[in-house]
Amino acid sequence: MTATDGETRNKLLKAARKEFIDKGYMNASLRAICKDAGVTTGALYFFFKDKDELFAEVVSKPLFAIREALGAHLEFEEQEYSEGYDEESSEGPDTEVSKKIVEIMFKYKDECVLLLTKSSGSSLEFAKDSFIERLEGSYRVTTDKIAEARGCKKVDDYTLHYLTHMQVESFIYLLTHSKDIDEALKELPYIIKHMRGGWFAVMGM
Amino acid sequence: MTATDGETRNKLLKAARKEFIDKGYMNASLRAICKDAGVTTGALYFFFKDKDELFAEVVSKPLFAIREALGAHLEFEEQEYSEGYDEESSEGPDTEVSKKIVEIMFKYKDECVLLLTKSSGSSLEFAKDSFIERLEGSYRVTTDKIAEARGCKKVDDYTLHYLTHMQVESFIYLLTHSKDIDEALKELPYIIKHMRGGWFAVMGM
Amino acid sequence: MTATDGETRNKLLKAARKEFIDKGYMNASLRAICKDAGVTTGALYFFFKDKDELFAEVVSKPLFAIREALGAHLEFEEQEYSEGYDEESSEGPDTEVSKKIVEIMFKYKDECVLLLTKSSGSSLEFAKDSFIERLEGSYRVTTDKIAEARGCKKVDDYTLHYLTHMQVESFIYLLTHSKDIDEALKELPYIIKHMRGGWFAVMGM
Amino acid sequence: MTATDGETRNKLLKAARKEFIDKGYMNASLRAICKDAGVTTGALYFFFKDKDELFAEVVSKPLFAIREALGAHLEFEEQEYSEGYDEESSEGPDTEVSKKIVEIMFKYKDECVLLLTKSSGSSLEFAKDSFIERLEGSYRVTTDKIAEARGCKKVDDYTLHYLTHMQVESFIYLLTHSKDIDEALKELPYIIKHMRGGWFAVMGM
DNA sequence: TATGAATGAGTCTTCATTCAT
DNA sequence: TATGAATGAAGACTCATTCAT
Repeated sequence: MTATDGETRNKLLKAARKEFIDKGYMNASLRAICKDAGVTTGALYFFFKDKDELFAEVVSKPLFAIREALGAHLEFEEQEYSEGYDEESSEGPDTEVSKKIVEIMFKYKDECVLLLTKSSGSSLEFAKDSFIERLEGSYRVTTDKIAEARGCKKVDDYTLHYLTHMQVESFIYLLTHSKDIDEALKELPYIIKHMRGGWFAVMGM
Repeated sequence: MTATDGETRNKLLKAARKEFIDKGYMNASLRAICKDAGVTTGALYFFFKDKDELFAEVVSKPLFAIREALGAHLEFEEQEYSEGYDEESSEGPDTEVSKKIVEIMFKYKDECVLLLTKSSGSSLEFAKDSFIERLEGSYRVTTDKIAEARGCKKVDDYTLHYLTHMQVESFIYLLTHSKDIDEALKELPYIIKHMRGGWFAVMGM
Repeated sequence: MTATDGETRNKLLKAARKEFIDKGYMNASLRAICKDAGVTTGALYFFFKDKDELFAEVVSKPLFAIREALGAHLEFEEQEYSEGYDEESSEGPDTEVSKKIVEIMFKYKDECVLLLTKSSGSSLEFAKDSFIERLEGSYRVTTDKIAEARGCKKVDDYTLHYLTHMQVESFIYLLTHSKDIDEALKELPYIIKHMRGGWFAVMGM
Repeated sequence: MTATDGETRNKLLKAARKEFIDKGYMNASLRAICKDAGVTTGALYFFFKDKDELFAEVVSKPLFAIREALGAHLEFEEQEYSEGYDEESSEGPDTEVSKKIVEIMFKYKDECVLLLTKSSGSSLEFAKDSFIERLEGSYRVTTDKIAEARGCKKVDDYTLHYLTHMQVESFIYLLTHSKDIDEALKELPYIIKHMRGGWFAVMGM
């Protein structure tokens, strides 16, 4: 009757994953999760403080991975653009970082979709916005450097936020519309080309 | 005591509008709506089949207006691009159409935000996707023509869908991030420039 | 199936009365109340906002009656003692007022016991304290006048609060320990005598 | 890692004390207690049969102390009043006993308040009543002797119970309304004076 | 000694919906 | 037209308690 290792917890987590991915945070039912896991409600509350914590646990790995990948992305960008930038290259090192992000997102595909598009109501509902915010800070630095180097005027705040938002949105698109990672990686270069084209247009280059 | 014309119905709609906009479709409470309208639940069900129909009614005007504007947009684009396209112009006639769309969206700002970002759970939760689909059909034609005229290769389906999606997303951004229509119209040219830059980049021009 | 007049509401109220009196506010179960009333949970919430409101409704009549009686009591005392006081009389007009209070309390005996001793957790848990507070204000005036008239020193705040508290406690005793109103009225004179003796002793008369 | 002596048990008791005093018997949560003690639920049930036993353990020392003090009180009173009584003295030997009781109660102040006012639901919820009962038996003897000595008629059962109840209630008042033992001891003489005044009035002296 | 896991019934409350009148 | 009443299932969450290890 008693689980040796984290059997019940895992069953719970697995059932929760399914339910959350199916219904989103708000419409997920803890009852349904417990029933699916073949466990009573009390058991759930032994392992998790509440619905929110259960959700956080389900998306924790991808959340952490994305944050880390984002950190790498930012670090790279800030340093790279300071050294000058070749706008023709479509196989540059930032493509590498983008690839890595895509790989991570697809490793935890469903969880990422959940976190980025169906987390409303949970304490992580602003995860996407926080990603945008982090990116924005970095882009501020980057674009200023480029503007200085090229002698064009700096990007204003509204535009910068818009560009960042769209950047993130394009990654989410890749995530939600590609049937698998291979397709995503195949399309990635076009997305990058598209975004770059947009940036350059706006920056007047 | 009895309403001559649609007084009760209107009170209901007004209250529903507020509640839906505040809470989104799913989290809106019919009870709260009735209470706010000073009317009993039964009355609501006399006028509306269910929650979904009430919601549809609330967003019907903007929904219709957007569809219409979209129709105009499409008609124009299909015809315009067939005549050749001056990529330098940022004040061309498609800017006119975009302006019109922005104006409509801001005329029913709250309803549009509701429809485009908080309709999940209702039968209109895919309204945004249907907009995208319609646009996509038109863009298929347009881009093919341009490609032919310029002698570059046609945009594949995946990319086309992506571009359309982003186009719509950028309008939603304008809607949700501008404090009023004046700001939106001020920023619109930059958004257009950005989108065009992206398109051209992808199309290899 | 549908009740013509307030039948269901009354059944609910009656069941609630029983359950609250039996178990006290906190340990009363709304489920049990509904079951006893032969009604679903939803019905209860149609008539009452929540557990607290249901409770308030159950004790509302006695609560109101006591407040009123207290008002009369106070009015009388403030006026009476201003005219001089005959400490020998045990059948004076304040005995009359006390009688009336006892009568009211016994008219709603169970509800009063509920309100005064088993309301913890509800918004009326401090009803008793508010009674004491009201009495205390009045006694402040009264005792000051007496002290002045007799030339003895005024009762300090701590003592006044204590005396008032005990006064109320003695009425609660009467309520909870008399098998019926007749016994209560029979014992009342002794209680009055006792309280008066205490007051005079403390005031040094 | 393993406690040599009653370390865990003590941690449990300490945490229980806090929780019970904070929330009262019924609203105290064993979970919260275990968590606060840094111990699992099972541990609690190793040391204590159930919630009730844990509670009893928490209040056992003051309960015992009060019983003992009460025993002394009774012994003294029964003997004292048999020798005659000087009603003028406010510094008599029964004042000494009262002082001792107050001292004990304040030594375990929180526990006493808990036992006397927040034990409802536990098997000790009638501890207060049992104190009253014991006192009453003694007072029966005492008052009969006094009545005989003075030639006034005996106190009837109802009145005796009432007087005893009030006596206890006055001690509880002292306990719950004095900020510390010094204030309590300062006020004690007035309380005694008040109670005596009441007794004499009722006994017709 | 104590843990960690699990039970299962219980808490109050909210929901969209129905229907006789 | 509208009301008032009622449904019944579901919501998240807490409880004291048990027991194999």
